[in-house]
Amino acid sequence: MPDHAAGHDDNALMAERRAKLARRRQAGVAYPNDFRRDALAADLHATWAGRDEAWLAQQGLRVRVAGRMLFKRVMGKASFAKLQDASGQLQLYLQAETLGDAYEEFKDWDVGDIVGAEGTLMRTRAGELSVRATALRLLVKSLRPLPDKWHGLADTELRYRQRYVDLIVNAATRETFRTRTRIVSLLRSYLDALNFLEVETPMMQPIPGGAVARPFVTHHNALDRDMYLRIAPELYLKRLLVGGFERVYELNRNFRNEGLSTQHNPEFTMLELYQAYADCDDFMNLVERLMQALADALAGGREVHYQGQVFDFGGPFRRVAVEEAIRAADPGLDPSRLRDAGYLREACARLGLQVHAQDGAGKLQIELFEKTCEQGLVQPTFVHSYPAEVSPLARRRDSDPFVTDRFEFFVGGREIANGFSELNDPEDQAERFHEQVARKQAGDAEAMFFDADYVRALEYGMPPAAGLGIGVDRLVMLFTDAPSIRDVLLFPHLRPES
RNA sequence: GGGCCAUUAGCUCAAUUGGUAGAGCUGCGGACUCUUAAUCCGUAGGUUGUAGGUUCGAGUCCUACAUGGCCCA
Repeated sequence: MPDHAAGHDDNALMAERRAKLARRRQAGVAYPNDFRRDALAADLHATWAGRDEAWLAQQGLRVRVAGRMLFKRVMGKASFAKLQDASGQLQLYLQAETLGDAYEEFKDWDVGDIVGAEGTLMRTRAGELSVRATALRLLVKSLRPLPDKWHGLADTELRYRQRYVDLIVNAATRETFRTRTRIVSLLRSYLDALNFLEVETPMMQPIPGGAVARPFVTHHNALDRDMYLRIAPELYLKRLLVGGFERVYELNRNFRNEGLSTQHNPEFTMLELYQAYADCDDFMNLVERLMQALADALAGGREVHYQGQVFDFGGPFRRVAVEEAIRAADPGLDPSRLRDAGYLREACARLGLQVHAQDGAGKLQIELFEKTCEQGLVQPTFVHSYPAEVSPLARRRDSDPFVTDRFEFFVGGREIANGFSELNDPEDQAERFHEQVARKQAGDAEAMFFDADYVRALEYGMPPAAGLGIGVDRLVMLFTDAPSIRDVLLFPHLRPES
């Protein structure tokens, strides 16, 4: 590769390193790939933790290690360096006497270079396990200097834009993403153990559905038609219930065309699961057990510490209906008029909420709920009995068709999960789609499309079922104590660099 | 979309009412055979985010823009 990338941000430090690289090129292979290691730092620390200086000196255990040199201290004819591999760090002890020419070369290497070393294990007088090197090779010349060794990389923008640097220098960042992977793995094994089948459904959809959100649009050239990046897999997963898979889940990316914030990234990871012959209550119970299992595995108990707060997952989690929550937040409200759109519209106006003319009592209830209740839902809480108006895919309650058997799960004032008894009445579903289309025609860009094939699938008969979505990024934020979604996304979306 | 804050050397940060842009780390040269932010001597490093404006003079004051952070919608 030409070095045009250097350009404007090249500087004296980099020029120095480029000159060193040029000398390496002249001397032979600049980027060798024939060094093989036989040990990892963490394994060595664990294996020989109990052995002292004298014992190790007597054994003369030979090891070959490799990693990025993050520390270099030359003291005349002896030096120390510290290598970081995927498992951790290990110190090298280097002596001019044993290394000869290689020692002189080493003095020319830079922090950030990737180095391979062979030698015997030893312990320093301070007790640090080290490798007394007998051979040393520079494997990769690093051209860009790493951030300050003491202060590290603190600039949040650079941490997000150059995550590779953040990962090199910040152990906490590496730990966050290992935890993320572990959470995803725990979710899968939890559901696999319950005989759920993991499936993959289209990311590109001719009709985006399954959620109320603006989609990204793209174009398929061969078909000459627009396609949408999915906002949810829901309608496809329920087609699979029709097909006879009675327990399915999908854990993958959704895309929603909305703003960036500490809580929102345009692409985010969602777990969705569906189970035949189960209902809303079954899934509240499932969420409760799942959250407890995660807390046990990740926090070592039922208390989860997050941003100075403590969440108690001991259970049973509080369960409260939307209307109860609204009344509790504002005792002045007339309980008999909570389904009166005009009355609710006035209540919204008093709070300075901007609502749409076509919003009915259900939608207005949710506006109130989000404004007055959501933030206060700090401890694990299920909010249930959501209005049918804002739940176009959920089953109406038999005893009260104004609401659906739907819940959302909140922790720390944030929605983590959303589940409900599924609407499997094709005629009711068709009506709900028609209402959505009317909203879309009235200018609501987030309203749903009419999905005729989905209705056709329901006409074959979908077993009674419950469904659930869990926001994986928010779950990871919770268990890694991360204040921003960007802290749990390896490469969060930012505005382009200017 | 609105408000507030930030942007100075590769990294982390200073710079009094508007008066010659500095330090530590990194780098470079040198000393040093068990260091732990090693130490010691010397030295280099800048279009102060961008574009305008006010002023004898702008890192500092004003305007716009860019990017990020926080809060609000």
